[in-house]
Amino acid sequence: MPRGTTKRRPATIAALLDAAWELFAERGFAAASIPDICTAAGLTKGAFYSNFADKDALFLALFDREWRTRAERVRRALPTGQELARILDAEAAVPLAAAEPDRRWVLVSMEFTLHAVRTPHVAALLAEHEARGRAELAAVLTEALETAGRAPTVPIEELVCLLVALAEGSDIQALTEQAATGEPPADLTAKALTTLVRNLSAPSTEQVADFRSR
Amino acid sequence: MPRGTTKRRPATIAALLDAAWELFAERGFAAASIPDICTAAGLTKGAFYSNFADKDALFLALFDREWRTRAERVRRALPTGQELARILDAEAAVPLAAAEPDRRWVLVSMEFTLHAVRTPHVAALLAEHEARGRAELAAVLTEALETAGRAPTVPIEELVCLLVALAEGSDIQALTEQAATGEPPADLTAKALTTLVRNLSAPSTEQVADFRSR
DNA sequence: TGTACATCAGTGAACGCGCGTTCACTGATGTAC
DNA sequence: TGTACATCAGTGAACGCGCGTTCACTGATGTAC
Repeated sequence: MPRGTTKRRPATIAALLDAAWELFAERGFAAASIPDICTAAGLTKGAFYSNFADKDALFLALFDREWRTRAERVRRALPTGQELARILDAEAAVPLAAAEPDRRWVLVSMEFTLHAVRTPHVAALLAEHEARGRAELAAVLTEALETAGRAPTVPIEELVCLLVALAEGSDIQALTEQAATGEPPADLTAKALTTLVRNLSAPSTEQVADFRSR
Repeated sequence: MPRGTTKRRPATIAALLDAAWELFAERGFAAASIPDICTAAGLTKGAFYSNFADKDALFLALFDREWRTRAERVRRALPTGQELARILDAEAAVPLAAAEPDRRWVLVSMEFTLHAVRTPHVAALLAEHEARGRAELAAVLTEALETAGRAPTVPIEELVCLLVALAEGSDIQALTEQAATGEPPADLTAKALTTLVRNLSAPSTEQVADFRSR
């Protein structure tokens, strides 16, 4: 530890991230100015530059923090393999995904994704995060399928990619419709995810070639 | 027609839309400045303000033009009901979606969607466009299923929503991975779409209750 | 525990720059006869 | 078809504003004894 202090730093950084989280979601990354963020955080611009090189650095830090928070939350909310197996066995449409899409997260992560697609080294960072998340989901899913006496008919990684794609696509569809009509639409996502999993796996013994043919 | 002229207008507007199309995709909406766009179009800022109230109006006009162009293209590329029926009957993974995702379109339309979610009256406009597109897809799909002697086990509108969500989610996943690794990933989308359709429909006579149960 | 001192984190005034927007103008486009 | 005229579309200089960034400073935080 260096000579001086350290106590204020974490609080300052947290305040800036909180403010940015709100403003990025509400106005978008480019439209939220540094002065705006500092004012919202109750700090001056100097405080910002004392902690971040520029708005990009803030964005990366925010994404990292939110990803960690959410990964933890999702991890806790994720059905265990056993529960999932029951979902797959029964015809019940118990959610595979979290309930309603988190508006802020969808907006900010979508914007981050756009940023990543335009900035290769950020894309690498994002891909790394996502790979970790998918690996976790793959583990749960594999366990669930085994418990249910089934096996995927596509590589488990592919199945997970498809589930995530469907979930994300549905989330933003829901948000758009909500913005247009005022009220959220019926949620098809959970049912669709379950169906997709059930139909891209088969009883373990007789590995039916529905999908893999050709 | 008013007294004066009109001949230059369409060309000027087209030049501005072309330039904006390129810059919005490359840098994002907020990061592409009006001077940038005018310079790229080989025009002055006055020309811009003589044709559009502000950047938002440009964005709307661009979205409208691109949507029309693409809707037409998709319409032509869409398999007929007969072809689609063959795809569903066979195990072949012939694409239901267009080949590779159009990078520019994915970026711009995604950004437009974000803008829409934040701006209700724009969301209404977007929802209208999308509803028209989905209706068209629903018609083709219904015809295809009939030809194949099948019927959807969920309302056709829901099925179409899911297909679109999956396609969009996959597109941006592909773009992210491409940006991160340099090379495009194997395309699972087409196969997944086909599988989804096949599994959310059943032979017409015996309407199996896979999905609708409960 | 208390005091003197050193270092660090955040302040706030200052700056230059490029943005969005306006407007008097001019040359291109079209009309009348 | 040709000429005179009217209108319109795009020019380019000008403006004020707020952005991102810097930096001399000060008060808060921690250390030594």
